[in-house]
Amino acid sequence: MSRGWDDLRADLLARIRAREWPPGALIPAEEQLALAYGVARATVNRAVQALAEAGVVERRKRAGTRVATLPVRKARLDIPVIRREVEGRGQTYAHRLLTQRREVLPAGPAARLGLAPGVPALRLETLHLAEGRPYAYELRWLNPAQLPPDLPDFAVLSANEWLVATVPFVSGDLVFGAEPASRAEAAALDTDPGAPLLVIERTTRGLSGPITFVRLCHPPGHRVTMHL
Amino acid sequence: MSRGWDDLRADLLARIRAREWPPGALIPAEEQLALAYGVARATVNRAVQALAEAGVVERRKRAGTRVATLPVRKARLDIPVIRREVEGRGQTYAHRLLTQRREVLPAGPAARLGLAPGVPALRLETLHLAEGRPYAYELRWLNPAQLPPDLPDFAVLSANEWLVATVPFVSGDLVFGAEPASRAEAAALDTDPGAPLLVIERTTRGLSGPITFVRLCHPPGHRVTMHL
DNA sequence: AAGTGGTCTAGACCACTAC
DNA sequence: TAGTGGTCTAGACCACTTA
Repeated sequence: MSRGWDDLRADLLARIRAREWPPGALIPAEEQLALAYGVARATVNRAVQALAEAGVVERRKRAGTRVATLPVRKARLDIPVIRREVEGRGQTYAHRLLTQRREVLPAGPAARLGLAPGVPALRLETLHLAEGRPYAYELRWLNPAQLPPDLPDFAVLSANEWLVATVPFVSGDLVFGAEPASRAEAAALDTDPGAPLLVIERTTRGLSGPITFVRLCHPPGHRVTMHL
Repeated sequence: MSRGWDDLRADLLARIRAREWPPGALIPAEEQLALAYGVARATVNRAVQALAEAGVVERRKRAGTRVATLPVRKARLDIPVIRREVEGRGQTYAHRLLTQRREVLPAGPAARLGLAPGVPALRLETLHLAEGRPYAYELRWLNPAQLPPDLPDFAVLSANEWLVATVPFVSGDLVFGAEPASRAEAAALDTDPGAPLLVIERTTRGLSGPITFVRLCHPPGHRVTMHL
């Protein structure tokens, strides 16, 4: 019948979809399922845990496992380094370091990083190109306190790539938004001021403090795809 | 304190971050780690599998487990029903069914659904409100072939909510983009034509065919947050 | 050909919590 | 307090893939 926990997961999912156990109902305990399917309980556990992680089912000790009433769909987004992102589309990648300078941290990025406005920071402006055309305009703030003393030449190795290979990160968050292109952004992305840009802001934190805040602006028409 | 495989995972992660095994390097085989930590191999397997799922490590049979050279960060987005999304912000939710009619499927949605343009479809326009103010403007196409014969009153129960509770879905995808508000969208969202909207398009498929295609437009300033 | 990860088993102990 | 899920163990077999 089944040759592994994933088959069992699929079978249980099918029975849930078929309303054999309607939303909110209890499904049999692991031991009973193990008996019914003729497998070990650990195998059932893996299958049901996978369903729980997918949001199909909710588990609580002693209370058992219930079919989720309003299933929360979970989408996963893979965030490769931008070079990989572009190359993955079969396009040639290039980047251009527009500006690099030390500057005091403005209020906005400071808030996102959890730092005080006015502390020294490294500010980088980078343009990412796909097939020679603007792919993303990046404004990045780096927290020098969390970086190694000797920095590379960001004109050669993009900050993006250097960071993931050098600085341990622990947590972070990602914010999607739509904003009108500023004059500078429009110029960099070869579009018109006010044009709708997909803006992705990312904050990254390490064990001992915030590392970097990035704001990526993508030109009109850019899309980010996730799978459910 | 010690909760088993997750502590082992954290410890291995720390050693990877500390460059004990630099990017691209092989980490010890499961059996050796099991010996070194004094646990069963299955426990090591769970820990390392978790690291692999997080993109920290790449596993291949016979080749062993290597520290990822360019770690692909994975972010997860929880997509609740819109009512929950709004209520989760502590705001009151309401929705207004603007239009509902049967119409032939235009080319765009048809392509996204994998259906032929011109087949009959159900078209719904809905406005979602938070605290009485526009939260999202929804344009939805439903594939009647995949729906139960008797439909509810979408003015009462939003299509969103009815679908997740009624029609089994299997897979789908999610696309983020930024687009200028059309005149209709601007009017619905109480903003100006051309204003940058965060657009989220979702396609949902069942076992035997595509179910629905939704286009959600959020007013300027709207943000979607994910955690890494 | 051999070593690796992927998975299963049968049994066990524990933490949690609804009853 | 009893039943549930969470986890661990020691051993085993297998598929895969690289050397």
